[in-house]
Amino acid sequence: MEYNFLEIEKKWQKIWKEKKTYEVKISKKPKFYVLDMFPYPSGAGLHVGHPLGYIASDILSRYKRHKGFNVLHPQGFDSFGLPAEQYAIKTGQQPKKTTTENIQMYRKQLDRIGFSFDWSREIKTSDPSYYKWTQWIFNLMFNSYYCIVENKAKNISNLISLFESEGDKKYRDFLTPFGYKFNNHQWIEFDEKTKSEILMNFRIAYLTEGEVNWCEDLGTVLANDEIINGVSERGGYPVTKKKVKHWCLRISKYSERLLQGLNNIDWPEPLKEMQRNWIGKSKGVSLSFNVENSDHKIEVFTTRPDTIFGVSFLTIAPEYDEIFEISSENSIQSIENYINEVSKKSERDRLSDVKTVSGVFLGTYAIHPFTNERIPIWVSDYVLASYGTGAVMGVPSGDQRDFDFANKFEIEIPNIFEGIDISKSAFTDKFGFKLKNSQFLNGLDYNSAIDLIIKEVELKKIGSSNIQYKLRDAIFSRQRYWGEPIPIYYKDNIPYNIELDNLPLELPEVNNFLPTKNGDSPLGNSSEWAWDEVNKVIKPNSQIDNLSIFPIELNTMPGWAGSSWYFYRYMDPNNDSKFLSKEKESYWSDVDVYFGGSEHATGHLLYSRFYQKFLFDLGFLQKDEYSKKLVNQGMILGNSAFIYRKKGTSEYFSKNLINENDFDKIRIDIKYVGQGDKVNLKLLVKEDKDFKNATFQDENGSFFCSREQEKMSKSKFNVVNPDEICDKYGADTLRMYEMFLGPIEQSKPWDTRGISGVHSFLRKFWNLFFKNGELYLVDEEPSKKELKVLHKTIKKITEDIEKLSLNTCISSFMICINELNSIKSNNIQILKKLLILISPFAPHFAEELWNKIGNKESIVDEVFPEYDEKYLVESEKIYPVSFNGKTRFTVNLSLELETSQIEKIVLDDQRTKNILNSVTPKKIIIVPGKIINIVI
RNA sequence: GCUCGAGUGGUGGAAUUGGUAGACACGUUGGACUUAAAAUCCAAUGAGCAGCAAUGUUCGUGCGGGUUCAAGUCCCGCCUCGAGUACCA
Repeated sequence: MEYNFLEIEKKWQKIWKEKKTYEVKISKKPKFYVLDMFPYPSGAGLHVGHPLGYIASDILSRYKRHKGFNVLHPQGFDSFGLPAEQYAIKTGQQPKKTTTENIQMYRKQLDRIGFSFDWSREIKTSDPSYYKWTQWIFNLMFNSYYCIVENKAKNISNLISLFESEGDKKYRDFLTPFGYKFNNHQWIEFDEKTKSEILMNFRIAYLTEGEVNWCEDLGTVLANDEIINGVSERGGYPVTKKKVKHWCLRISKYSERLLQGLNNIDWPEPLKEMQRNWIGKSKGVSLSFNVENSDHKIEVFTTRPDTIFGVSFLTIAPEYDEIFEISSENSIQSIENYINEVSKKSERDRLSDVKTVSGVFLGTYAIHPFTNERIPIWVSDYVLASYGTGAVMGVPSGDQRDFDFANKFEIEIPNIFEGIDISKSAFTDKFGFKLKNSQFLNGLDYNSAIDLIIKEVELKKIGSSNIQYKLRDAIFSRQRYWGEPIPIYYKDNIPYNIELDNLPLELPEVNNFLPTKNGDSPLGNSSEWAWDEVNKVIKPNSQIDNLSIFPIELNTMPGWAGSSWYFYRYMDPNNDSKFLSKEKESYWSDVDVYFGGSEHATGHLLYSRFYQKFLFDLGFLQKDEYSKKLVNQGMILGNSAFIYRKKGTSEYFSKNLINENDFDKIRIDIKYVGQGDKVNLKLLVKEDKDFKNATFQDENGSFFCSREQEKMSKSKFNVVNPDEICDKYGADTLRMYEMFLGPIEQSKPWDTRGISGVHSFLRKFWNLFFKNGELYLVDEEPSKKELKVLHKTIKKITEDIEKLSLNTCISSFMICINELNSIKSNNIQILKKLLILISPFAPHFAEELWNKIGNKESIVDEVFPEYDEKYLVESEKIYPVSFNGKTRFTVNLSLELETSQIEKIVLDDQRTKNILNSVTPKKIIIVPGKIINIVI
């Protein structure tokens, strides 16, 4: 009987589908929820890197099922958003069409690998029945505010009644900067528009106008985490600042809770660290400086109030609100010019230009609160409007940026550090100094100075301790077509919700869905995008009458809107009246293990925690973190090929031999690279435009290329399609091989050479069952040796799966089969249990043999074997005998021997005598069951 | 610059958390089967030195120190690579 994997895999995939083997329901059993980050269907299809995490999660799911858990292991598609839309644009088709096709392709590829996904729970974020609830959550956010008393989100009606009964009392400090002040009577008198404007400052989802990250090539605004190194994460296009009216989510109110929550979840430490850095908490003091001859005050934030006597200037951000009010007449023109210049710079220019110091003097002075000295006020783009108060106190002796700034503009650099040289650079350490020139702080170190100055500042009422976070509110508007419409319409420019009963607000079909350079949303191309407030239906734009028919919001939601809560919908995917029933939530939540890449650390994984906490606050969810444990699978790296062309010539080399700058590095499509990495340039000439006009001197027409490991990607010509592997070796081999490559969380290069080892292991295992093409098994009491092999393997596999050390599982299987092979074991009692053990790894293989040995039912619900310690007990140990820590020989001894007996045996051993050469050992260390060490 | 992670044979990687470093696999070499090749099976395989040989012996987990009977594992100081972040006051 041959191991015909192609036939077997097809057969079992069909049976699983027909028998709904992997569909699950609420039951009496304990639940276990294994979640994968769902893919976005991009059009390039799957490569062998994608399934890595899915295979690991599938093994865990199947294992937990054998262990008696009711396992929820769902899958779906993140089908709204930029990747899906960019693909549609590139191929000139409607996103709806390409998305559907791409999902089908993904599904087909996934199905071939034999995952135990419950596809009856499949969700697609672009499906109206799903995004109905994404829109509903937006509405909740629109209708909520963050209550500073209870420290949680609450329905905004609570705030409204508060204003109605006592005015702005509780929120006065918060509202003053916006220029509002009212008592309860005034509130009631306010018109709709004013009320709306005031409430907008509180809503969790709010409309605002301000500087945003604008990406012209993508035609949309981007959130901070969607920008990497000053360019867009998708496509790498430049990003600039632009003033745009947009929706934001007030995630910043959750900074502290998002930070604290990290302590309660078992997520990888590096990932938590990334989130902590992103949230960026810092403790400091807010201080206000009076502006000379003016009522204005400038509030600065500093983490080093101890250096207050080193202040020699103040700097404000170019976007500072009151900038012109606090400038002198004569400076206004130059300040305007400066602001203009700065806003023209792209994000990338700003980043690459950190060294250049620029700024303009406002022509006015602030008064130092302790010395009453006049301090010049400057504007500079090294101060960020969005962090702290948008103004800093310049302490050139204690901060390198302030130092550079003072140097450039010849501002005084007072030294406040006793005995420290600050002629070359600032002194930024928090230890190793005593203050001088600092009045009452003189002679103090950092800690005592901080304590004293905070006391003084609070006494003088010029400031208070303060905590700042880097985390900004998340920009929620996208000027793109392929996303959830925002369920808002505008009546007199006041935004109103389209309520749950009328959701989903379906994405209209438009002929031209392309993004525009100027930021007009493609939804503006729809001729039917107006809301009939009375009849609650969509109407043609031509009927907008501003009485009952109003324009609908044109922006759509970002890609992460749908992915921030999808793991809940799997629990109750077809519920049309609720996003999730209480019953199903309390059974299935939360996620026991979540598999996904660490690249989502500051995007999806932070937003989803925010959504969780928000929905928790409103009582829709019972936990405030959704996933106990997260596993970051590493990337599988592709093997890219390069050759180098000497600049301006047609000379090609396999390496850049002389100077990197003299060569163009040219990526070669891996398909055209033959054995031994020999490049067939003749083929390349045909296929690659880089080579079209090249002439080659090489007489063979071939070159060797260089190789590099990098992320697998279609654009790098280094992808390997899992289908190829399935064709050649089968899905079970692919599954086991991907696990065998190394630890799940590590990045590792894809190398097909090793795959034959795994494949021949499966064949060896298979062959244990057969002789001359017939089943050939004995059913009798297994030998001691067989039992030992079996139980050793059960123990190792169980422990390693629990640890998610899946690579070592594969090794143990190999060892086990090698041992059974060497003792020619064909005992069905042993092999039967091994089939269950291996079924999470190679499910088709296990099902087939399970069936062949006479079982009618699927193997998936068989109880996972338990090991029995009694078969593992050793009576002897081969002790290593070492001298001064170096092993010289081994001796086989009974484990029952006393230490003194062991010592005697070892010392009497001729080999010991030879080595000791009649020297008396200083000490003999015997660790029973482990080691013998003789110290000479 | 700051934060985090990692450096083990020709390669991917093991090592019960301080106890025989290199499991398992790939690759390579030799052999068996075959007219031949593929497939399969068997053996060897960290490096060096000595020996016909069994074997003996030295060096070996990025580098330099330290703790310990014993260090890939713990401590101190460096180096290299990778990831994240970037004027955050």
